[in-house]
Amino acid sequence: MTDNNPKPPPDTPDSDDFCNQWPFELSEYLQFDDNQWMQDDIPSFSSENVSNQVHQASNGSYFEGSSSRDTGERENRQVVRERFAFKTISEIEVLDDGYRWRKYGKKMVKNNPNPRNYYRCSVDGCAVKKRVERDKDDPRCVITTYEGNHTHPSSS
DNA sequence: CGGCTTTGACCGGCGC
DNA sequence: GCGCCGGTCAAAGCCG
Repeated sequence: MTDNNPKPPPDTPDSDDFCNQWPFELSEYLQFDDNQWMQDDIPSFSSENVSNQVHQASNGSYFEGSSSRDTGERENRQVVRERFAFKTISEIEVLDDGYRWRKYGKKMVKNNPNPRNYYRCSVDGCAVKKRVERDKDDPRCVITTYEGNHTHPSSS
């Protein structure tokens, strides 16, 4: 971190900054409603019309506080997890965003002929998780879902 | 040699 | 109570 290393991850909810740092083309932003993304709500959603127009991705921050049970939890760790989902046009799923990711699982979800890959930050102490999945309607698009925020400088 | 990838199996939660 | 689904971990193998 010899300088203000550009952190593309959702560490900064600033859409302007985020878009500026993101070296990829965001085709559409996904809004997760409880557990589903309302991409159908996007009227201008056209596979062919998706130019290099960058939309602001939706980021949700919620407090994950574990209620102190009778077990005697001396500390209720309130972890602020940030969820970040967006669709990107890329032939490669593993987009090098400056961090190292270690694949820890692959699963084939229904409603999607493509498998879903689970990545995790290789840095110890960083509990950031990443979920990569191909769009079933647009195999050329990749849906990337970030969960958590890095607590360490980019390795790149 | 170290680190990472891969596949399968396991587990928990939820729904019916 | 059972089935389904998603998510995670582990061991082995491979590559650089």
